[in-house]
Amino acid sequence: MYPQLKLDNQVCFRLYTASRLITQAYRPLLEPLGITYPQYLVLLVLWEKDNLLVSDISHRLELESNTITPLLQRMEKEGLVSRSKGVVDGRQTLVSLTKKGIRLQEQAKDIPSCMTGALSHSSLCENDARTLVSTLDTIINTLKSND
Amino acid sequence: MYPQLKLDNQVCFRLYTASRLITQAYRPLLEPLGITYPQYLVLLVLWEKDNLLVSDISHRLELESNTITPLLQRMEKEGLVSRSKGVVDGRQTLVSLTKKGIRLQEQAKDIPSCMTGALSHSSLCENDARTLVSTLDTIINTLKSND
DNA sequence: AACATTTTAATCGTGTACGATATAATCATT
DNA sequence: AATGATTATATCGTACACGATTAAAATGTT
Repeated sequence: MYPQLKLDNQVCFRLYTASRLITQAYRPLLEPLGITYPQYLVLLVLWEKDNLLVSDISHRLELESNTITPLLQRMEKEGLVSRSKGVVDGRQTLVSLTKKGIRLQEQAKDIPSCMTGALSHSSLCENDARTLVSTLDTIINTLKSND
Repeated sequence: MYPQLKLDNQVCFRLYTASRLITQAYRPLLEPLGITYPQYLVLLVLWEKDNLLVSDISHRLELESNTITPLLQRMEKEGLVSRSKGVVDGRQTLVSLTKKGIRLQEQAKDIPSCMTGALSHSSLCENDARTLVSTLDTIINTLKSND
């Protein structure tokens, strides 16, 4: 038996599990808004800066268009965003928030503090969180540049 | 604009992205073995202890049967595991490694060091990794007990 | 201008995730 | 022993992820 193959020695498994459990924890918070976690991420991007190309959202979220396109189509069907062909470059698709999409921001503004609250019930202090963010950024940047 | 809704302030987005990028990084390592990352996790569990119930694997990986069952069915079709009805309790399904499944362990033994190597190209040192593991465990245990 | 090349999205197919539901087998009570 | 409650998996439907391919449009070259 190889010790390096023990599940408990796998950092990656923990990342995978933590990510899944957090997405699950978001569900009850996002359900009242009628959106999923990846859709929430798209809205975060658009709330920061509206009228973006699919490629802009793609770069920001590190997701390919084959993931984002159907996601945006569902959001369009829900009336959260509108999509229009680019005028400068006809291949591009411009994504814009609808009034409904903009209004959702109000309902979402307390979600981050709810999540922080849920996590700080544990002994996860401010300082641990900062270290975590910095370590994750290191990992993300390392793996991003591998393309 | 609410600062708490800025994407860059979201710990959760980083976890989500790091997890996805790591799974992507595993792909070229797992492809020669003909398995996916979740299938690799199931094998890690079975390599540690063979002949487990679906519920055992479920608890170990924090995944529900509705995720694991089809996963195991694909692995069975690939000849990596076999599934049989429990003798003591007919509701249970016993999952066992086939010879092919056992043999894969040999081919997999260098995968962890490959991943560690890829990550240590960044400035992620041994110490950061230990802190990361401990923080993730805190998060996981907090969210697990919320059920 | 005509055409090969590149770029940008969308489409397609497979494999997870996961809530909700169904099925089947055991257990607890009567 | 019969039946209602519980438990262990499996099934179903929806929504991602992502590699591979396609389609359309802009760009570069001759």
